[in-house]
Amino acid sequence: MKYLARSPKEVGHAIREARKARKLTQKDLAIRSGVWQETISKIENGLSGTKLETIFDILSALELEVTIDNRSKGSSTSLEDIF
Amino acid sequence: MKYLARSPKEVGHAIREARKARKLTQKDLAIRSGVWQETISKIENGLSGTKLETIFDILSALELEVTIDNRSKGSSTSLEDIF
DNA sequence: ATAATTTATGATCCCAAGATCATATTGACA
DNA sequence: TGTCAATATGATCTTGGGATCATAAATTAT
Repeated sequence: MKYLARSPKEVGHAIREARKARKLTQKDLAIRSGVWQETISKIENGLSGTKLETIFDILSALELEVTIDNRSKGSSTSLEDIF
Repeated sequence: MKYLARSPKEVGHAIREARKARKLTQKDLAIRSGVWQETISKIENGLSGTKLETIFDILSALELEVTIDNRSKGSSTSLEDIF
C-alpha cells in the first residue's frame, strides 16, 4: 500500500496501517526501531509532533520509504502561476 | 523532480533543491512557510533534527507532497522472509 | 467471563528544536 | 573591489519530544 501523507497525523496513520499489514505489535516495532512502544502509540494517534529522525527509525523498521514529489497536479494555482 | 529521502539530511537536501528550482530564497520560503530562515538553513544543511510539523510546513509551502511506500523491491531480505 | 496480550495514558526528567536577535560569512554583480 | 543580498552561525530562552517507569484501558484469546 501507498500512503499520501499531508500531516504528521497522516504519517502516524500510515505507520499504523503498515505495522498492522506486517502483523507487528507496537512492542515488536518498538524493538525493531529502537523507539519506545509508548512513543509509537502517541505517534500513531497523532498525539505528538515527532522528530523526523524518529519517524525515519520507524519507517525504516517497517521497510517503508519516503518520496518527496511535486503535489499531484490538478486543481489549484501553482507557484509558477504566481511568480 | 522526485526525491527519495532516507534520512532527515536527505529531506533537507530535497527541500533545498526544490526551493532553488522555484527560485525562492530562504527568506521567501521562511515567509511562506512560517518557519524562520535560520531554521531553514539548518534543516537544509542537516544541522538539526527537525520536527515533522516543521517539515510539513516547509514542504507545503513548496507544494511538495510526501508519499510513504514499500521500499523499492530488489536486493535484500524482506520482513516476510524473516517472519 | 477471565486471563493474557496489546495499546493508551500519565508523570517526571533531560535534551534538543525552534523562535528570536545579532552578527559573520559567502555570493552576486555593478 | 566595494556593496547589497543571501546564507550560515552563535547565544539565549521556552517548549515540547522521547526515554523511562507504572498502570489503566481495550482487545484478543481461551
